[in-house]
Amino acid sequence: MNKTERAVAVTRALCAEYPDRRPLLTYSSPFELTIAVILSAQTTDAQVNRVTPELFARYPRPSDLAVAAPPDVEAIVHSTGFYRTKARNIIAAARAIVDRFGGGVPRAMEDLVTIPGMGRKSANVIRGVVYGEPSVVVDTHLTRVTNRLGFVSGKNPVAIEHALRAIVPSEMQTDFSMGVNLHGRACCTARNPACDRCVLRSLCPWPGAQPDGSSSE
DNA sequence: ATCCCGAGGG
DNA sequence: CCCTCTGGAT
Repeated sequence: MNKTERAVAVTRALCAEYPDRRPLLTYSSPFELTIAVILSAQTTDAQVNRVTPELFARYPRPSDLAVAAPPDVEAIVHSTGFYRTKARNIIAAARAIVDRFGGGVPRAMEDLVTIPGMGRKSANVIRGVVYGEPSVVVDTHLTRVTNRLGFVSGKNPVAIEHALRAIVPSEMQTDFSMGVNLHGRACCTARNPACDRCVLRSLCPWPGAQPDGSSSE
């Protein structure tokens, strides 16, 4: 099996293993999703979902959030962590959407990345979820899991994204990313990975996954 | 007590 | 490249 065949098999196995995975969050507009993605850094979806109803009730449109008072926004997003940074970022993001992108969320990576609080990872989520484009979302989980699977080596996010775009068929890239992310949390953890009950075991060259099971990174 | 589903800045 | 920003999860 070459890498592409293995990636296809991995994607299928992970889709079966995590059938209830969802493209994250159910927000009605690109604006809301953009703000939710910015808030998602270093927190759980549950925390984000807890604060967004109030946030969007009070600031329904980008032009509303753009002129919000930072302390008010801080109070709402408090439980998501990094709350001062995030409050400042989402207000500035709303302003950028209004001032520079005509009130809409841009599609191009180089534009998305200029929005405050939007790094490459979040931008790829937007491109996948809002615009339905093949999306390789590189985060710490995907980096670790794809290294172990032998699809990539190293931690450079841009290099990983490009390598995976060449390996994973484009129509599978979004499922691949979501599945790998979930698997990195649930099974292929940084410490004490559960190779003994891993559905990818037969597809994985990493030592811990082998029958003789030598461990460590 | 320790780790962490990122991003920005020095 | 390394540090910081925070609260929640484990």
